[in-house]
Amino acid sequence: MKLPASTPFAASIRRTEFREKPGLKEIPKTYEPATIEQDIFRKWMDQKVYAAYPDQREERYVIMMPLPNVTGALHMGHAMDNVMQDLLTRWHRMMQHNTLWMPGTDHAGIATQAVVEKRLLELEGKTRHDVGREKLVEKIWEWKNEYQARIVAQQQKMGCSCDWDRQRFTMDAICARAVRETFFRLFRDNLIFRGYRLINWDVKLQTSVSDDELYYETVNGHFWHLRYPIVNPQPGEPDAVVVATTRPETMLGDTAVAVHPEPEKVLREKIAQTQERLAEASPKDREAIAAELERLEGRLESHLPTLKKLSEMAKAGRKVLLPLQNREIPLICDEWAKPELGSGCVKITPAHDPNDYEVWKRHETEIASVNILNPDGTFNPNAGAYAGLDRYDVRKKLVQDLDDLGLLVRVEDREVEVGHSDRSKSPIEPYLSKQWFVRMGDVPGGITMGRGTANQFEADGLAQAAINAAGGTWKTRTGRQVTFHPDPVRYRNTYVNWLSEKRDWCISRQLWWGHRIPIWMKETDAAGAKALAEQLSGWDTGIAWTWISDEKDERHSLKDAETLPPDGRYEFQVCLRGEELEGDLPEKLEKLGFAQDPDVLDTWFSSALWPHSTLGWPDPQSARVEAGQSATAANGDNPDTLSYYYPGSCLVTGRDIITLWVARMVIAGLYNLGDVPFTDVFIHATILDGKGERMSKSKGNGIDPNDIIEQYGADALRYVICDMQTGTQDIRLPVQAISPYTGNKVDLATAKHGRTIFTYIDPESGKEFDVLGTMKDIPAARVISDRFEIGKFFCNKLWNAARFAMMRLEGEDFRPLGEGDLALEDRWILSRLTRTVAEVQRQLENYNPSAAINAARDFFWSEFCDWYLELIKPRMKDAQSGPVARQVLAGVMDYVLRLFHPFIPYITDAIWELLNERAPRRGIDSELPGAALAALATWPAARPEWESAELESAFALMREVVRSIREVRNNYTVPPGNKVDVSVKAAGADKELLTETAFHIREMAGLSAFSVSENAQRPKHAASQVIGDMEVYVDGVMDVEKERQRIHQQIENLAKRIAGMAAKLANPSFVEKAPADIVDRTREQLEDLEGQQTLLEENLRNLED
RNA sequence: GGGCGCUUAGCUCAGUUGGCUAGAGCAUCGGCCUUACAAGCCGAGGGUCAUAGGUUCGAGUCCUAUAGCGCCCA
Repeated sequence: MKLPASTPFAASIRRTEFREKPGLKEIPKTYEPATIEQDIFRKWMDQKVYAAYPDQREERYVIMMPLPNVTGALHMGHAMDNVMQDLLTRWHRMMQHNTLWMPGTDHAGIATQAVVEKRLLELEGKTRHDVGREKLVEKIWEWKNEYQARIVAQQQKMGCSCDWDRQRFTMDAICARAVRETFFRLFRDNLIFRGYRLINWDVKLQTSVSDDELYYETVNGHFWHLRYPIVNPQPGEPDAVVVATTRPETMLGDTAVAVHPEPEKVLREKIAQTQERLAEASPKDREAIAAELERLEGRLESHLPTLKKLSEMAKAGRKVLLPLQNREIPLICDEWAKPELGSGCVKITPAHDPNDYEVWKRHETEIASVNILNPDGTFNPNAGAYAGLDRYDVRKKLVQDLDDLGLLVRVEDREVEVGHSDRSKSPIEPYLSKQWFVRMGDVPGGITMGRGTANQFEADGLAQAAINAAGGTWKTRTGRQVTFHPDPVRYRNTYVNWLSEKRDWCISRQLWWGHRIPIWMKETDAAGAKALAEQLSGWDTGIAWTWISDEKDERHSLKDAETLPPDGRYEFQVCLRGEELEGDLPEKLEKLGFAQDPDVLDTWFSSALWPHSTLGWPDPQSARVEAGQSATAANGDNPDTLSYYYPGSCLVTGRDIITLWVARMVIAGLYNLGDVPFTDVFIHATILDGKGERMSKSKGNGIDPNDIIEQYGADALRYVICDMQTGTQDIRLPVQAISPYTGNKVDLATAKHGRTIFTYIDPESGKEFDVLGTMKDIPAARVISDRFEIGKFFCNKLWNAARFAMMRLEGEDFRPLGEGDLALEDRWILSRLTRTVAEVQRQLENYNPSAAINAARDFFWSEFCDWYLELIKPRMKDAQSGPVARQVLAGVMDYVLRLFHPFIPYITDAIWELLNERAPRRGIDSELPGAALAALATWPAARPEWESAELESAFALMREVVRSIREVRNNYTVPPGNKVDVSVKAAGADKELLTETAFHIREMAGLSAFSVSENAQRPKHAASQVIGDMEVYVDGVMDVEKERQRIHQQIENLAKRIAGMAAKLANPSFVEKAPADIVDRTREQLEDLEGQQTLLEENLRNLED
């Protein structure tokens, strides 16, 4: 791994200021991330803090990075994903678990090929066919290399501590071998098959695209009503049927017209349902439903008689004449035809419509299926006179021709949902073609999962196995199952619902970029099949597995070749196990007339294997890794990576990927290894922009993490990301563009758009800028978010607390401190510290980074900085109490840095280095283990013996008194330099606590005198405050009128609460039914408040004297 | 069309099994350049918890409906 050279600027500051122990007053007053980040990162790299090797440790933690694809650079969503993973990784690494975070990138088949093809066309005006397969793949590799480097650089800037020596790419040899092996096994087990399916055809890219790669757009279209004549109509029969379609050109491929078998029953049912709805409808909806009812009832007369007739005719096997094609096609009965809609009849085009395809499957013996489309979107010879024309030209001409023939009944305007390919943005065509599938459904007799492993088990089918593995009672043989976090129910449902459909997974893609399908095929007749089977019969089935597929996609083994029906056509499918095994077999196959399938596999096929392919599956001993990478094989006593790191621990991802990827990884892991790839799935929030739209670079509302790092620092980025990850809630992150004209921030949620949706008008200059940076003539603007200031502020605070400490620590030594050595405030901060450590741990375990970082923040800022540091200032200069204070200071800093390290690693490691110089030995009661880097330090453990509830309440009281004095000071605008006298009237425990902390109260509230006694009297010119049953008198600041108003206001507030509580207690059912402790507490409170009220009223009276 | 989720202060979000005066950060207002920090310190103001019903002694929290928004699936 090569790192860019450190900048001269950064280097100069560091070397002189931090390395050579300068007078530490020279630590900059503000934290400058740019001056330390590269240096710290280099240290992590040099010391390989990230590197994972199998060893003898039982505790291990494995995260497989959701591989970003190499289509483009990373955005904020990836930043969230990566920061969460680094947080978990660093946390577990500090807990001394053997921790592996496996990084890598995905080849992303269609997406990457599409961007490269697009660029090829834009820059050179060429298509992929012009340059050829080899050349195009070469260009894609260039693209991949460029973007992979960019992605890695981005991740490293964020501070990602993944194992950079194990970085993978889904087309690396190690992954390719796993792909070939998995394909072979699935094929052999008859879980991969080839069949006709209606797929989504991208005419522009000439490939199938999956349902996941579609988006729908509403366009203004038409509804064409076409008339098909009945063949030989008998008297009393209609002479034609009318069908309606939004895609009239598909009629050339019609093979039937359907009518419902029982139109009357359905229509009457619909009417009954509508009557019911009308009865329950709100007044607003009533009118529309009544109209609908009227329409349906009208159809009983207008349509039903004809439909009944047609239904009879269909049952009698009558036909209609398909216009233009002059082909007789059957009238059939099928429930897909809706008697309540349109004419009640529907045309059936099995090869080009998903619903019609289903109809065809039900009537396969009665009707045919005709494909009229060429892969490029023109029509094929089956379209008769229209062959060779583009699909949209066919539509125009055909509509005209039908109109000329008088067969166009009418045309309606209608909004149509048209599916588009996400990759080429062009309308997709449903298209019947032969594709490869993974069988997801249940298989009679079941299937074997993890064959040959210790975890082998039987399942009904692939999808069912993955359903069982998530959160039910079933567990794998190692006792594992998959659970979702932080909400275990919600996303498990998403996962299970999707898998429950058990839809076969289409894995072939008509692309050139990806893993080639390892199948060689040849078609032949029965005699040829017999001969071919003989020639293949001696082949090693462990390397080459053959299925013979007949016209109905039924499979036969080589042995059955003898008995194949003689008049069929047969397709031989030979799968070769893997490049390193197959030798000259491909050549032999080609000599026999076989050709390899030109298609490649769906990207998700290789991604599904990611959690085990990267570890060397199927054989880590012989797995080939790229140059310079860590080996996967066993080493001495230490096991290989696969047996040590599989199954892994946690998958961190966004919810959009649950079905696409998580489910498939579980399936692949169970099938190949008999165990789940991870036990936890952490679903983090999706980041939205200020308008609530999902953030993405391509939308122009995306933020480049690098821009944030430049502006605010990597830790600020990470801090805010952790702070945002609160639960399952999506997060709005309002974004601003930096105007290229003024340099000011422009809020994109409110700014006006320019000529396109990617350009905005700068409100100050009135000029247009571009947030995508792709418009040639319009200046580009960087997109940032000032939300990240929070992180910057925090880092600065941490930096300055460290600065405070460093200015005072110098060669501190360690000696074990007992309770008697510690000052009150020392014991207090340690109590708070141990509670915080426990809380951070708890929240991290709960997958709640926001709660974790805020617990740490509140401790650090509101307790350690605001109180503890202030309290020990006087001791710092004191020869007697100074050393203990400094030792505790260094010890607590040590904890704080370690506690924050997984969240904000750069600054904590930078300060850690300073602390190592100033206080190399540190600890409270025992010496803490040292570490050269915070990244390698031990995660803080809670020390329950440090907890003291009494001390904490003493401090709470003390802080309350200080706060009330400050409030008075502020109220009467007493300048901070002016000291005031305070006396407190308090008794019992309160009096003791205040006496004990009197010194602190004087310091923190700026007092010249402070006294506590049971019978303190309010001095004549003192303002008073009531806290519980204590009274605080601040002398010499009072303004009678102001004080009167203030007390009056307080009495009023109190009166409201007292009234509320008294009413509660006066309610007999509250006293009877509410739990006793609630009632008691309410009573006590009421007494307390009434006491306060009495005191305030007294004070008010005294004022008037 | 089906499913899931969201709506709490000007903004972004917390708010555990229903029970102290609904919290935080940012923003706002007032006062402070106090030798760690003005990216800071000390105070203050600001909420009919989307709306309407219901259950309950008690609802931000549970139930039903409505409105608006988002996501997934068809």
